[in-house]
Amino acid sequence: MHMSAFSVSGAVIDLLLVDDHPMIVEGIRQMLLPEPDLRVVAQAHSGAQALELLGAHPSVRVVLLDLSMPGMSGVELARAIRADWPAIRVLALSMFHDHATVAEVLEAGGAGYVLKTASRTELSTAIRQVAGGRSYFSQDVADTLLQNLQIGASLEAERPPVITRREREILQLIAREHSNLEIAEALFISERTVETHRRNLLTKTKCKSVVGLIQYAIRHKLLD
Amino acid sequence: MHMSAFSVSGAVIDLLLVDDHPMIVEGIRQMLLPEPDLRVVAQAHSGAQALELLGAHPSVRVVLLDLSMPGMSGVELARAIRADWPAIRVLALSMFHDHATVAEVLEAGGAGYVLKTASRTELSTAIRQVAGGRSYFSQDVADTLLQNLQIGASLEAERPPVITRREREILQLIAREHSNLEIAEALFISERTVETHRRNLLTKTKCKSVVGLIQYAIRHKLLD
DNA sequence: AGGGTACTACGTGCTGCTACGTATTTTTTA
DNA sequence: TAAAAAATACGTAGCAGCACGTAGTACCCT
Repeated sequence: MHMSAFSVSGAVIDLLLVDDHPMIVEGIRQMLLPEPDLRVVAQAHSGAQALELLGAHPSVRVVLLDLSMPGMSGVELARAIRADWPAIRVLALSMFHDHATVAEVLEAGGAGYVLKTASRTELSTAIRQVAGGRSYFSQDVADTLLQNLQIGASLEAERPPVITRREREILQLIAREHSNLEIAEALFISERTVETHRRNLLTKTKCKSVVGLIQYAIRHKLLD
Repeated sequence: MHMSAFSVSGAVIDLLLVDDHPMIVEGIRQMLLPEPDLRVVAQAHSGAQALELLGAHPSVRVVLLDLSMPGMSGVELARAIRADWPAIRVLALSMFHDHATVAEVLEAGGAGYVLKTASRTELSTAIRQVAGGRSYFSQDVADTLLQNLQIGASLEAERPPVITRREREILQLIAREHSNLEIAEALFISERTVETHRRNLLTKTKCKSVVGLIQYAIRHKLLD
């Protein structure tokens, strides 16, 4: 009975590591070694293996899993774990913190999201947090989440300028290093007209010169 | 004199680890610990720090570097190392093996390319290979290379022009829509000098104007 | 019929990029 | 230490891009 209380109180947190990169697995083991309350009881290099091991190790309270794995992805594995062992906490481990990925993990029931840039301290803190029923996000991840909330709001305020067909046509010829005169001859219009279109493009995109215009075109995929 | 022969023969290979992920650094250290001839003498978590450490550790023969780092990318660092310490061998470490990335590393003078899925055996083999003047590629990477052999052939035929540090610096300021005068004031040099650099950039890249130059810079990832 | 938008076009003037030639100093490499 | 490469700098000149203002024509939608 006091054994049960012992394990629930979290004096020792049993972990399962899931990562297909031996050097990362080894690195995490090494980082957690000095922490007496964190114990890696098993490690898997694939999603399928992880599910097997969970059956064999019922003491596991937290699964630390890499998002980028061949075969079953980390997100899929997170879903499977929540379905089969709802009590187990999933802490995602990733190189990236783009909004889409973070959102996916949260949907799949992940309890936390730590970047691979995390220090020993941050990693062990994160594990204890999720094991204790709370959640944890690396600073950059949290920033991403907050930032995307703001962008979502400001996206409505600032709509992208409307580039007309003709303007786009001229923009593409500019990108091919043609001069205004060349463009005019190619399109059978006056050089002055080309200049006007060019000016309108600069105004609409708020660029100072072609330099910015070209980058705008590339960023907004206006070229072929 | 026998000391020199000793170090050249490679009885012990000194390594510099570069990775911004503590857990990976720790994992690699741990994996290499049982290998008596491989010694990690320093580790950096950024490109800038790596360059500093190379000055302080002249015994380093092989740099093991992660490709995905914030700030200076792994490829940039490889270029910088080749420029400053041509004798040092660079072994790239990456999650991915897409053709573009592998090709970039080779262009930048990388001696080998190992995936992060590598085992202890593979990693130490790779290090010994590159230290011995040979090269090493993980199987998947080699497959990628063979698959795109025709592209590899054309890469050698048409070598990319060498953009110097200063030129790159100026190119970045141009991309930010600064005028020659502004750039000159920012870098504390004459406007004429900026013009010269600009002209050299146009000549080297065979571009007609900034329009092409900006696209060249983006395609070759010369901007931040 | 009227209002909005896109495309067309002109004039004037200024600034900045680009061409071409040349040359010194510093740093790196052989 | 000599040779090569990089970074620095000047002069002359021309054209292209850009600012700013203005305006006619065609088409679509209400």
